[in-house]
Formats: sequence, C-alpha cells, structure tokens
Amino acid sequence: MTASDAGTTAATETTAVGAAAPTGDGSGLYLVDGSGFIFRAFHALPMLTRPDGTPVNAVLGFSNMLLKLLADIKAEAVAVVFDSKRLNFRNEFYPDYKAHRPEPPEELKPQFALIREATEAFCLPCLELEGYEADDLIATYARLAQEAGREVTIVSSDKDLMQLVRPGVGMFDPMKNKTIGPDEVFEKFGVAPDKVVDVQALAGDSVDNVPGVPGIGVKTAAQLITEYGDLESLLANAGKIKQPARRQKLIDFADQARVSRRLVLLDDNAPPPKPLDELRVREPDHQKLIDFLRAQGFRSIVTRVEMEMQKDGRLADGATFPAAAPSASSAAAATPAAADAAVPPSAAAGPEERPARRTVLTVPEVRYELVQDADALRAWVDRARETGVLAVDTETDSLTPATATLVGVSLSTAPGLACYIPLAHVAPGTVAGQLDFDAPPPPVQIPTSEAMAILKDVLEDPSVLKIGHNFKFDHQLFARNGIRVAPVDDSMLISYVLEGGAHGHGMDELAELHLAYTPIPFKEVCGTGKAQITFDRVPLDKALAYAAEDADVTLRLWTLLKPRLVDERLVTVYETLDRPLIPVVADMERAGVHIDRQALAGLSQDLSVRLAEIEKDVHALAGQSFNIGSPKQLGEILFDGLKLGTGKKGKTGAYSTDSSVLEELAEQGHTIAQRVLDWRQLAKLKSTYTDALQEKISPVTGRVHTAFALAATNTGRLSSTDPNLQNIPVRTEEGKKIRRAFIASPGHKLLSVDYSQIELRLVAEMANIQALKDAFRDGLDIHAATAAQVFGIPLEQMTPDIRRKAKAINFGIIYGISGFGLSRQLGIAPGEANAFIKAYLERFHELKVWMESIKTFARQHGHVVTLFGRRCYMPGIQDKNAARRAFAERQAINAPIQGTAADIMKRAMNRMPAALAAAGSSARMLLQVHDELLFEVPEAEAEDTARIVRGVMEGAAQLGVPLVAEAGIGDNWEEAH
DNA sequence: GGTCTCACG
DNA sequence: GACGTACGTGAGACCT
Repeated sequence: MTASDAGTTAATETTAVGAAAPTGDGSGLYLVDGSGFIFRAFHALPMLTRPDGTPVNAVLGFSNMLLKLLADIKAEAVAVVFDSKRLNFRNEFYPDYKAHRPEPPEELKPQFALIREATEAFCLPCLELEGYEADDLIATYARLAQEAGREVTIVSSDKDLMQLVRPGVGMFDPMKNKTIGPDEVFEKFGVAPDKVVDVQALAGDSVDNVPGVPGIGVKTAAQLITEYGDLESLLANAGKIKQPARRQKLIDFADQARVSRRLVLLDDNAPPPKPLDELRVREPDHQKLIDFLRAQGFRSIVTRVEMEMQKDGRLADGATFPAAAPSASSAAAATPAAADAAVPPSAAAGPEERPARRTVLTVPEVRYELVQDADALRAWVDRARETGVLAVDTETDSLTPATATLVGVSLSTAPGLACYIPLAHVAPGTVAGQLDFDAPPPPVQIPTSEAMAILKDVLEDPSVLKIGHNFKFDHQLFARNGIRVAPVDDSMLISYVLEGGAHGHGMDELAELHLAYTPIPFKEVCGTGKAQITFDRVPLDKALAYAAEDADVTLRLWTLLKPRLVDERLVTVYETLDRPLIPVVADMERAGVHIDRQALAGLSQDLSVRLAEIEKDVHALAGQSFNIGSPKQLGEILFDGLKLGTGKKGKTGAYSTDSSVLEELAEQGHTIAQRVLDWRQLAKLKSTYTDALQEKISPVTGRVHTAFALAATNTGRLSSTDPNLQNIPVRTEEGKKIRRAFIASPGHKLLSVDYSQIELRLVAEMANIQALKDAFRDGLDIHAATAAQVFGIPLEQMTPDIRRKAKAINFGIIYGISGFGLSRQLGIAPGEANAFIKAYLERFHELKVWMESIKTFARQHGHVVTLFGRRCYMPGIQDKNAARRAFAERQAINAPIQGTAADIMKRAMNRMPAALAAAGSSARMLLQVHDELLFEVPEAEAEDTARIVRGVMEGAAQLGVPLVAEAGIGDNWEEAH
C-alpha cells in the first residue's frame, strides 16, 4: 500500500479500468487526429533532438502512441488524419477564422514532415485533403464507417471533435489515457454531444478565433441550450431572457452566433481522399519501420520492435516486464538509452490495459530490478553513495504508519532506474489470519532486519539526500525500525510550496501534470472494495512494477520541481517551514494520544438512551414516525406536514433544516425544532466521536494515531484525518465530556498551550494598524478595546453586548468581511452591519488600504503571500462571475492572515524538539490544533515544560505586536485547555 | 459519489 | 444589475 496521496486531498482517478477496451472484432476503425497530436505531444514532452540536431520529441511521442495503439488493438484499422496546409472553406465565409494562430514554434516545424514519414513507416494511410481540416475528414470517415456498420474510435483530445460522439463513435485521449464518451462530453460542455455545436456557437473559442456571443461562456451557454433546446430556438426566443444585458447581447449578436455555429460544425460530407475500404490493417514492414526509427535515434523503441519481431514476427502484446527477471545488479546494463532517456515513461501510453501488458510497450525506458538478496541490495546502496541522491518509497499493509507492517522498500537512483526490495510478502492467494499448512511458501526475500541493517547506513548518511513523496509516512516506518532518515527531501512538500492552492499534490496527480504520465493505479494492483488485498499478497512482478515506479516517479518529480524553489524564491519557505516538519510531525503521529475507552463507551451508552427518548418525543410531536437523521424527511415533516412556516429551499429543491432554520423555529415556540436540535447534537457526538474514536484506538499501541496532512490546505495549515483530532468538541457541556476522555498516561499530565488572538494580532501587524497594535502592546481586552474605539464608548461603560458585536466584527475582518455575513452572524439588519463595518474601517483606516492592496496583488499574481513568503494560489480571483470573484477576494484577505499564523506555528513546532531537549524535558508533542499544541509530559516536568513551550511559541516570530501563548495543565484535555 | 449538516480553529 | 456571501478544514448519514 502506498501513502503517496495520504497527505493531500484524494487525487481524482483519471483512468477508468477497462476504458477504451478495444472491441477486437476486427471491424473497428481508429481515426488518429495527427495534427492535433503533433501539437500536444510537442508541448507535453521535453525537447529531444536527433544526433544531427533535428528536434524529434513530438515524433517520438507520436511513434510511441502508434506502437501502443497497434499493439493494443491488434488487427484493426488505423488511419492518421492531417490538416491541409492551405486555408479551408471556413475562411471563405469568415476570413478571421484561426487568424490569431501564431506560427508553430521553430522546433516543431521540421517534425510535421517527419510525422508523415513515421505514419508511412508504420504502413498506415495518411488522410488529408486541401480545403478541409483534419476534423472534417474525421467527421466524414466516421460517418462513412458507421454507415458501413463499423465501430469508430477517434484518437484525439480535441474538444472540437466531441460533437461527433454518438452510439458507435467514441473518442480516446491517448495522452491522458482516457476514453471520452457522452459523459465526458457533458462534463466539458454541460450538454449532450449533439448539442455541443450550439454551445460552442454561443461560447465561442478564442483559440480558433470563433467569436460566439460576448459575455457568454460555456456554463451560461449550456444553461441556455438546455432551456431552449438549440441555438435557433434560443435566438427566436431571445426576448424572453430575464437578464437584460444577456438578452440584448443575444439579440445583437444573433448572426455572429449563427456564423460561429457554421465555423464549429464539422463537415462530414468531404470528398474522401481514399475509399473507406482501403483503410484496412496492413502488415507492417518491420525493416522499413526499424530503419525510420533508427534514423531518428529512437534506440529503445527499435529494440522493442526487434524483440517483437523475434517473438512472432509482428507487433503484439504478451511481452514480459524487462526487469521482472532478477538481473544481476550490473549498473551498466541498467542505464537507460541515452537518446530518449529524458522522455517520461509512456508519455504516449495507449488505452488502459491489463497489468501484465503494462510492460515493455508502455514503459520503454526503465529498468526495474527485483532485489531478493543482500548483495544486490548492497549494490544499490553503493550506487546511492555515488549519486548522492536516493528516492525511497515504502510499501505497507495499512495506511496508518504508526502501526503498519513494512512490506517492502523501493529505491531509485536515477530516472528510469529503480528497484523493489520485498520484505514481508507472502505467497499470492494466502488468506489473512488463517493457518494453512498446505499454503505455498513465501517468496525469497531478504529478512527485514538484515535489509534494515544494510539500508541504515545510507539512510542516515548525511551525504546522501533521501527523496520521498509524503516522506512523513516513510519516516515513521523507518523510525520504528530504529532508523532516523536524514537528510530528506519531499516532492509533495516541494510541490505544495510551489503551487499550494493551485491543485492537489498526490503523486499520481503530479505525474499527470508534470510528466504527462499515468502511474499504475493502486487499485489495479490491490483491487478495491471487499476484494482488496494487502500489498504483502501482491505477486512480486506486479509489486515490482508498481513500487519501483513510485520511487522512479518520485525522483523524476523531484528533479523537475526542486530547482524551481530557487528560481521562484521559495527555498526559505520550504527549508525553514515545511521540510523540517517531516520528522517533527512523524514523531507526533507515531506517539499517538491516550484515550479512555471506558469513558467513551459509557458516553455512547448514555447518548443512546437519551437519543431514544428524544426520538420518541419528536415522533409524538410530529404525529408520525420518521427518520430524524434524514434532512429530506425532516423538512417534509416540518414544512409540508406541520406547516411550520414556508421553509426555504436550497438549490436542490429540498427544504433547509440546518441549525439556523431550526433555531428560528424554536424561538417561535415550536418544541419539535428544539428537540430535533438536541437530537442532532447528541447524534453527532455519538457517531462522530464517542463511537468512532473507540474504533480508532490501535490494538498495537493502545493509542489513537491521527494523520496530519502537510500539503492539503490552501493556506499552509495542517489538517488532521483518520481520525480528525482537530475538531474534538469543546464548546458545549456535552462536548466537554468527550474531551475529558483524552487523558495522560499514568504519571503524566497533558499540557495545552495556545496562541491568544494570533490572527487578529497578525491583522494589526500586517495592515500596520497603529491603534490595534497599541491595544495589543498594552495587553488590553482586544474586543472591548475595539468596541470602545469603533463605537466611541469608554471602556468603563462597556456592555457585554457591545463587546460581542466588536468581537464579531474582528472575526469578520479575518474572514474578508461582508455586510451580509456580519448581519447573519449578529442577527441584525444588513444595513446596520454595513454601518458597523464602515465605522470600523474609518477608525482603523490602515485596514482598508491593506485589504485593497492584497486584492490588487492577488488579481495581478493569482496568489497572495504570507509574512514568511508562502504563496497561496487563488484561481478564482480572475473569475468572470462576480460572486465567485468576491469569494476569491475574501479568500485573498483571509489567506495571508491564516497562512501567517500557520507559518508561525510551524516555526514553533520545528524549534520545539531541540528546545525541549536542551531544557531536559522529556515531554512529547502529541497534537496541533492550528493555534494550540498538546503535550504529554511527566508530572514532575509539567510546569517547567509549560514555560519552555510558551517561550518557544511566543518567540517564534519577532513582530511589532507581542505574541502571547497561554498554557494549561491537567489530567485530561478539557482540564488542560 | 454528491449533498447536507456540524464538529473544530 | 444580478449574484450569493464571512475564512479554513474532515467526517458521518442519507440518498441516488
């Protein structure tokens, strides 16, 4: 099992298993969009030249793709379609069509002819026709083939071809390795394929210079077409559109929309340059193909083709993984072919396939070795010493590293060169936890202890940099085996520092993004759901392919991303904030926290009884039995059945029943609403906390081990999962009982230290608000002080209600204030809230300036920056939709504040272990809750440790406002907090 | 798998 | 002039 994604939000799986499985009946026709492919391959692959200097990266991508396609679809027909050089019929009625297209890059130009040569070398027909684009020919042949009863697959990712998708005509994107069917088209355009041209006619396309209707994008277009059926009906009914601006645009630009539709509509009546019947499979002329490939310097492909020829004389599947047979660890033989070593493996991968076939054909440039004896492992260690870098990945039987069993380790010392060392594999098919004396013996493996002894030297060698993806996971596993890995680099954290907020940072997602490569999905190796197996049951050949690839990809990502830290001035953020956190947080997770199981079980029991009572009451009040936990049923009972007001419906048409709605009803005297609120609170506590937490107690350590995600949030905060220990109840009396179940080990105390008002202090600091800074320096009650200043009331006359209002505004500032939000929070009229904000901004005029400057910066750069230089990307800041843009603007205000607080906390955490050690404290840091740290400390050391921790936290940043940290000590978390 | 609701900072 | 709203998270239950 891998943990590569564990630190981030789950990466979307782009590859559906079994996608694009060819029909294989021999009648299918594959129409390859040659022109489209050239551009995409050119931009996706690194530059590569022939010995004579001719650029060939797109040619290699194209050749790989064809090879893959031919191997996969066997005896079916493939034709490659190209644009003609000249203008086409569209320019006759719209001269500007594609007028803005820049000239192709110089490195691409010579590759056009080479790609036609490549097609011929593969003995595949080239289709092109003057006056027509490739897309028109594809449309034409798709129609002809379909009329002849043949299935058609269009190999392209061009959205302009999506209009052709229909029963019998599919698309396949060879670079993303993804089929495009009606669902994918709908995802892209918001309508079925047959309505795509209508949407495009409205939305236009700046790349092709299709004008469309100004102000209408794909989203709006899809909505309009869905409502009115098609373009003509929409234009005929344009007068009925509610939004005045939109109505006028549709009337003014009706003809432009019609022209746009003609531009995007493909002509499926082109005169076919070759008869359909000629598009059959032809036996490739291997010698011709080899000559061509050799002339380009594609040594590794040539080898593959030759191997296939020796085998059975034609391109076929069934090849075996080259490294699956343990090779002696001769480094020379393992060096990838120089000519195309820079190409990511299978950048031109074809359709999804069985694991056994993801082999020579898709991963041509790699040498993966299975290491089963100590000498072979030592050779890898030696190689790491030579290179000074070593990518490392561990495989385990669970995602909880504090308790998981180490199943194997993979290493990589150079791109394409990796190994897998199985350690705890059993014979495939072995049933877990069952004694079976007839079971086959486990495979040959180095004993874990011996392997660890060999690895320890290099993993702790200060001159060898260890690289991982989400290395915190691996760090824990090695720590449990007595190895403190250092120094380490983490490709996930580097990506997070470079592009946090722009996308996820799981390995698969980054491989797609940066390497145009789809790693073997975990589920392809271990299955999914009930049939899922643990990694120790995976056969070694599959384990090798998967695990070695992870180390390989990690190293490739690191090679690509690490230099950017310097280029983009982000080294300090990475080196001082995120990288040092790896061992610190790994140790926290490994420590875990002690939980009183009996206390939780007692609470669960108690809650069960009370929930049953409340449920009876609610059913009686409703006059019928129903599921209180179903918002849908509850809404219908309250508003349709009991008619307690009209109820407000959300966008899904369901009644809203959230606490604000129920509280309002309760205030009107409806007992049932209050009872439902009570039920909700208790049900939440029971299911999320008292029940779930008990199950998270590890049988191995007797403690609960959360996972802190280091690369998940948009602001630099950590998050906590499985279980989330950053949202343990604290506000209500019932909730506090749960917190009391978090206890110290015998002889120990829990110590909780939290920053006081850190975010508001940072607002004062960053916006340089003199009055606020003074108030903090004077140690005043900050909410009372702001109330006094904003409302002009002397502190002596302060009332709790006025202070409450000031507090709400202070919070609002941090959130990127809006009158609406504040009015809702305080239950006052929006006008009144706006007046408060106005008064606040007048009193603290520096704030307004600061907020404007942040928004301007965000608009210009697409990101904001914390005090310590961390970037937070906000993609929505340029959004055309005003609401989404406003949202992004509030994020832009909040992110530097929240993010700087997170940076400061990270600085404190990073300094903590050394500070504790220097003071002789044996306290262990257990949890971080954004502005709070929780420690477990021997009773006798508690007071001293509290002082040390406060000192580290308060000294974590030197600002114009003081940082204040407050400590509490107790037998349980509630007491300490 | 999406939506709603709610626990925390 | 319309839009949809306080920022950041994760988990469980329901429902399709």
